[in-house]
Amino acid sequence: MQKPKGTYDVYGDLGKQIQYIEKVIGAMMEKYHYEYVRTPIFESKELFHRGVGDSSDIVTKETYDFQDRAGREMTLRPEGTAGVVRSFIENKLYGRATLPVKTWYYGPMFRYERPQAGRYREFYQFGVEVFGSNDPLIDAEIISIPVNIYRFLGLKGIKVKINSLGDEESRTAYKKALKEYFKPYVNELCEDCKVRFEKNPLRMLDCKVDHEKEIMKNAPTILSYLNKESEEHFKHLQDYLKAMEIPFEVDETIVRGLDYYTHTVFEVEADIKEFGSQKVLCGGGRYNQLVETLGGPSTCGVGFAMGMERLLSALEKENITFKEESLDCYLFALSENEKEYVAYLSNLLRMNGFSVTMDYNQKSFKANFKQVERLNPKFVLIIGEEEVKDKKITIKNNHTKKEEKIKEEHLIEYLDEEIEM
RNA sequence: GCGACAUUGGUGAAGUGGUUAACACACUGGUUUGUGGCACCAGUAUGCGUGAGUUCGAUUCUCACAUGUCGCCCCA
Repeated sequence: MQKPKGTYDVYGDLGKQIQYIEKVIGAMMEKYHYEYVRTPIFESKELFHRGVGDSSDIVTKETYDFQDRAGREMTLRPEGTAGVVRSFIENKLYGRATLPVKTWYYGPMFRYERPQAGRYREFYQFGVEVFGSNDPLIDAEIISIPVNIYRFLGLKGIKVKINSLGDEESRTAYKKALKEYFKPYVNELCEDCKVRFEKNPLRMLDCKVDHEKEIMKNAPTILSYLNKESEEHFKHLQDYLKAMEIPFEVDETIVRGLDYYTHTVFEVEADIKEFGSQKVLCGGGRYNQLVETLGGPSTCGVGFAMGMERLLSALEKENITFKEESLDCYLFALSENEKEYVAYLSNLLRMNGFSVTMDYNQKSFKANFKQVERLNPKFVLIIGEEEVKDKKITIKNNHTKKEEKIKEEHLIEYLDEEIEM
């Protein structure tokens, strides 16, 4: 038996690394005053088709679809936004007095893809979604979140790239211009782009195959088709980012693969050499039509998603590790006769806030000290016949190697003092 | 969906068409029955990804499949 292709198990140091990052994220979201939301890992297939978009690769060839026993069409979520939006609508959060509603989520997503560096079939994303404000200040705040998290974790070489797709009007005008421009050249484009030409011409711009061609370089650019309002939005966003001292660059090739984006789109890249196409650590943008598309009242939205696996490998590449080894006490009994007292003491210590583990298998004295070497506790408590009789415990400070006999009633006090020193 | 390379024990690995598949590390026990980290000795069974084929004989050669690693596409 083995794990399914493209999945991985978490244990050991990786587990510590992940738990630390999760803690940082949780604390950060508290500072930003976002609320935690959790939505189902599977939803109706239709939700993703309508939400993410029928023309996106994610929905057309990467979803895990299944029928439940009653024949309902279900899909394991390939991304987080659609579910959160559905929940926002279904629970009528748009009716709250305190708009905007600022939410965050964290959990596994599923895409049926060929695994490679920084990409798995089951992967974890942390993301945020904010509903009910069209102010670019929110866009700037959203961009600041991943930047601050990466900074806090100590990642260097972070690059923020932003672009604007404009509102409906701007985008329609631009699409039309694009189509007109490319029409005479359709046959020169790659197969994918021929499809994109029909379904979603914006995507042709970040095509890797045709990227170098002259026709691409001379294509009309989105920013020159923004109407006044969209242009203002984009300008204010940049002003806010500057005010927050977040460096960024405008990159017109960023159009994003999900169909629901409007106005602001952005990506945060790790500037790490041997990171190929997986260097994008985080991406997101504004989706002012999505709530309506999914059957809710017209409500603005903006958010991003961050891939945990890529963050982890970026941290690994920069040798940033978080290990909190903190075992306070290791206890062992010299014979079976003292084990009950060990049981009593371990419980006493744990209830007083110490982390405790012990020898469960009645190992030899030597084997116990070997274990001590590996676990590296602050204290070793050796319990033999005398200790039980006199209620005096032999405590060895594993760092100073100092050994003392301490009466049980002074045990906690003694340990506290020793730790202080 | 396309492409390249890989797969030997608990781990890192060497290696060969034919007798017991190196070596190292780790682990367990002992020398030392209440004080470890060193040293020495001993032990760690049924291990060459799976299935076919070629062959007198395959871990080694061929094919298929699986998985892994890494690209492309796409995305986080």
